[in-house]
Order: sequence, then structure tokens, then C-alpha cells
Amino acid sequence: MISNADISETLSQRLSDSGLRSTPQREVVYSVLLKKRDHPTAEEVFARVKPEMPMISLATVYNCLETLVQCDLVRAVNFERGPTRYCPNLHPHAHFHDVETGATHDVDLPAGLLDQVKAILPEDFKASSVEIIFRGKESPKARGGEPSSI
Amino acid sequence: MISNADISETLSQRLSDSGLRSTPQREVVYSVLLKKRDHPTAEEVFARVKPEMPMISLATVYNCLETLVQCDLVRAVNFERGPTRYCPNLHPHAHFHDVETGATHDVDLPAGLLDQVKAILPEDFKASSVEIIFRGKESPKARGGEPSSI
DNA sequence: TCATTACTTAGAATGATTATTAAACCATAT
DNA sequence: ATATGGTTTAATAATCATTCTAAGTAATGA
Repeated sequence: MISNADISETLSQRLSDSGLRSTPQREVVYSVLLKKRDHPTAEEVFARVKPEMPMISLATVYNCLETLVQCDLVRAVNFERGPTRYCPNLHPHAHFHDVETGATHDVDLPAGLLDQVKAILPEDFKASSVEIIFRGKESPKARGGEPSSI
Repeated sequence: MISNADISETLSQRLSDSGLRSTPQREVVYSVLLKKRDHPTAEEVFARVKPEMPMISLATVYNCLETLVQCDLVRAVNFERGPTRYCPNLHPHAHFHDVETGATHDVDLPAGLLDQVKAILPEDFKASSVEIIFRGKESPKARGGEPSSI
């Protein structure tokens, strides 16, 4: 298991690598992202952080999130023009966005697929990142259990 | 070559299929999208339409673009939280977004790749659309010839 | 210590888009 | 033709997420 101390160590490590400081605000923002990995918006992060740190401001949450993105600890994800969502999953993965519930799920990419996708680029295009976004609806898995009451 | 009459026929066809009317505003908005396929924003479309129709309002441009998206004549594309861009290319394709110039290019998808990408989804996820977005920088091809600025 | 720089806060400002509302327009039934 | 009811447009206000600004705090270094 990963302890709180470990978390703040990776964090302060990455921050100082970029010439930045570890602060209580940055630590608590990062920790709420790790605690519930449901791609929260800045406002949602703000709401989760507040109980632990009531004086923190929304602007600071935005600043911290941006900082975490800068040092590659967090990925920013956008669906259409909705608010930016934040994701601490660093493995290469796609996103599935449920148009009905708004829920967002990580979808692991099999080895090689990303390279295959990158291979479609003309040679003069150098991609620094690739985003794969699915939009749709998740049907509850047809399995034994409660009947779908509709 | 496709004439103006043909264009407005497809347009009014699609519109009436959706129970909507063909209007001069919708026609001129659609025509500027076809004329220069560089993924303009609503503001850019507005600027291009104005000379032809000086009284048109920005709100109407937004409305027309939304209408065209609804009847599948135009695709809306988003990069991060930048303004929505509009693309009349209906073939399945990915997008390359140049982080330096802001230019956007369509990238054709080889047959089968989209299915391959969709295949990574768990069975309970039904994707109605897939977006593939590259972000990066294009190195000018060292060669003569017309620029492929689609 | 004192100066420098980084960081946080509160609130104002911005930018893109959507909502509101009144007027103009159009198709059709009378 | 004219009334009617729905559609579309235009101008402007409102909204939402985000960024900017200014002022205060705190850590760091000469």
C-alpha cells in the first residue's frame, strides 16, 4: 500500500525537479485526486478539499491543478466544452464519457495500439500527445442480479 | 465540381429531413465552411460571413452552426478548452492540432483502425462516437509543392 | 537580517457560449 | 388576400469556467 508519506514524497520530488515547492495546498489537492479517481472538475476538487482546508481558494485549486499537470503527475481531460477534468492515472489510456450520466472511465490501451494510431500521421507531423475519447452510453452488464426496473 | 445549387440542395434536403428550414443564413454559413476548410471558430465564421451578409448576428452564426452539427453536415471539434471549431469533412478522420500555430489538420483513418480502436472497449460500453486527437508540432516538409492545409 | 522570489487569496475581468425576448418571416388554412 | 401558428433571426443579457491582478505571506539565500 502507498502511504501518505510516500505520496507527498513523490509529489515534492516532482515539484522540486521542476524548481517548485511542495505546499500544503498542493499536497491536499493531489491527495483528493488520488483518493477518488472519478475525474473531478476543479469545482469538485475544491469541494473535496475544503473540509480539510477551509481557507483554500478556488483560484489556488486551479493553480495547484495546473501545477500538477505541468509536472506530469496529473492529466487534464476535456469533453466538448465541459469543465476540465483531472485524472491521476499516468498509464496510457483512453477515456469513455457517458453522455447520460456524465461519468468518465479510463480504458486501458493494449500495448502497441498507440503506436499503431500514431503511425497514421504523415511524417511531418510530430505528435507529442494522443487523446482517444469515446462518447456513448454504458449498458449495465447483462448478468444475474436485480432486474432493470423500467 | 460541386455547384452552389448542389450545395444548397444537400443542405435543404438534410434540413427538411430534420423538420427544419433552409434559410439564407444557414446557406451562407455552410458555404463558408465548405469554401475554406481550415476548422474556423464561430467568430471566424462570423467574420467570413459578414461581408456577404452584413446584418447577420453572432448568435445566428452559433445557431446555424449548431443546426448544421445536428443534421450531420458539420462536425464540431474541440481542443482543450479552446473555442469550438467546425469541420465539414464527414469522412471518419482524426485531427492534428499544431500547438505552435494553432492550425488544425484532418488525418484520414485507414480502414479498420476505427474498429480496432473501438475493440478495446469493455463490452458494456457502447460508443456512439470516437475522437482521436493528436497534439504536436509539424515540421515543414523539405520539399516543393502545395501546402496540405486542410 | 534583509531582499528576493514563490505562493496564496479574494475578487475582478475575460472569453466563449447560451438564454431571453421581441420582431420578422413563412406555410398553410380559411 | 388574411389570419394563424410555428420558425427563425437579431440584439442583448446572462452564464460558466477560467485567468488575471493586486496585495499579502511565507520560504530561501546572500
